[in-house]
Amino acid sequence: MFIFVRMHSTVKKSRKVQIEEKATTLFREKGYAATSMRDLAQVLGIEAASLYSHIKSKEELLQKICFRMADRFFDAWKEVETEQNSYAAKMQKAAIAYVQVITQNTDASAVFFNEWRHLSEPHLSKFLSMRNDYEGRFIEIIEKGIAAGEFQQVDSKFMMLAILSSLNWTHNWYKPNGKLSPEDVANKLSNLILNGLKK
Amino acid sequence: MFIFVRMHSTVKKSRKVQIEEKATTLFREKGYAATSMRDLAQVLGIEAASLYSHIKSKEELLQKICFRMADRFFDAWKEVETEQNSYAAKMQKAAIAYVQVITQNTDASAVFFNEWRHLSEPHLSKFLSMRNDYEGRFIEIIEKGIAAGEFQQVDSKFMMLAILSSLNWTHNWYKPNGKLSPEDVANKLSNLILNGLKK
DNA sequence: TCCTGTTGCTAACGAGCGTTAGCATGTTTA
DNA sequence: TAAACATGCTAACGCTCGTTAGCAACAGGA
Repeated sequence: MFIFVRMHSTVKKSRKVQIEEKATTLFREKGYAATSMRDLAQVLGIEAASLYSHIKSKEELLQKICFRMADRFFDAWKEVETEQNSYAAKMQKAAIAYVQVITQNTDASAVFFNEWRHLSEPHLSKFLSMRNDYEGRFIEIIEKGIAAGEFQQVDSKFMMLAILSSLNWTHNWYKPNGKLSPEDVANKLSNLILNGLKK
Repeated sequence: MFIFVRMHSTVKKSRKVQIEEKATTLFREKGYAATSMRDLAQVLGIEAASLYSHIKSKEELLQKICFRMADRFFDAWKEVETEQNSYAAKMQKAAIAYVQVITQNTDASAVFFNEWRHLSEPHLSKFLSMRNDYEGRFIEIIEKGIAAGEFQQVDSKFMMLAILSSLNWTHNWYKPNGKLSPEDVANKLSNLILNGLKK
C-alpha cells in the first residue's frame, strides 16, 4: 500500500471515492434520474448490490456532489473579500474565483447546476438557501458599484442573473486541456460583463 | 362544439393538446426521466393507459416540445434578417427575437434547454445540428461586427456562448405576469451584452 | 341508422428500479 | 493469531416503469 497522498498520479483512491467520481460523470452525462445503480456498478466492474458496502444510497451521492461544490464556491469567495480597490475589480475577482471553481470541476459543476432539484428535503431547502446567499453577494457588489457611481443604473437582481448565467454556462464547453486557462476564461467573461461587446 | 379558434379563452383544446401542455409543465418541474406516464395521467384525471389513445409514446411528447421550440426560434430569426443598419442593431434584434420566444414559452423553453439529451437518435442528432446552425448565426453577427470595427476583437465562439447563455437563462426567472415585458427583458440584456455594466 | 373518431377503462406484460440480507474472501491492525 | 475492516458476491424484495390488448361508451357526420 502507498503512503497516503504522495503524488496525484500514484494515490490509491478508496473505492468510495472511485464510486463518487464515476457517479459524477454518469450523473452529468445521463442525468441523475436516468442513471441507475446498475449503470454505475457496471462502469466500476462490480455488481449494483456491492455499491452498498461503500455508500448509503443513490441520493447520498448526489448530496455529496452538490454540497461539495457549494463548499468550493464559498471557499473561493474568500479571494473576493481581499479586494478593496473598486467594485469593478471586486466583480472581476468574484467572476474569476467562480469560474475557476467551475473549470476545475466541470463534471461536478454540471451536476451541481442541473441535478440539484432531485435532492430531497431538507437538503433541497438548504441548497436553495445557500444559492440565495451566494446570489446576494453578487447583488451587493452590483448595488454598491451603482451607489459608488461605477456601474450603470441597472436592476441589480436582473443583472446578477444575467452575469451568473453566463458564468454558469462555462462547464458546458470548457475543456480542461484546451488552450484557455481558467484565468483566461474568467478574464474574458468579466471583460464582457464590465465593458460589453461594443468598442 | 365550438368553432375552431375563436378566442384563446374559449377554445376547446383537443385532449392531445392538453396532454402535451401538461407534459411540458411536468417535464419542466421534475425532469423528463423523473416524470412517469402515471404522473402525467394523474394531473389529467385519467389512467396512464388512456394516454396512449392520443399519443404514441412518452418520447414523442419530448420530441414535439423540443422541435416545436426549435421552429419558434427559427421563425423568430426572420425578424433579424430585416435589420440592415449595424451589427449592434442586428445583435439587439437577435436578442430580442430570441428572448421573446423564451418568455412566451417558459415551460417549453426549460424543457428545450434541459431535457433534449433524452432524445433518441436520429432526433438527437437533428436537434444538435439545428442548435449548431443557430449558434453559427450569432457567431456570424459577432464576426462581421468585429470586421466592421463595431465590436471589440474577441473570440467569436466564446462570445456567442457567453451571450446565449445569459439569454438562455431567462426562462428560469421570467414571470409572464410580472412587470417586465419580453421587450424590456430583451433590451436590458442586449444593453448589458453590448455596453457592459460599467459606466 | 351506421360508421368513424374520440375518449376512457381494466388487466396485464416484461423489464428495470433502489435496496437489503446473508455470506465469502482477503487484507490490515492490534 | 485473532479481530476488524474492505470489498464483493448471489438472491431476492417490493415497487414502479412504459406500454399493449381488448373492450366500452358516446359523439358527429354520412
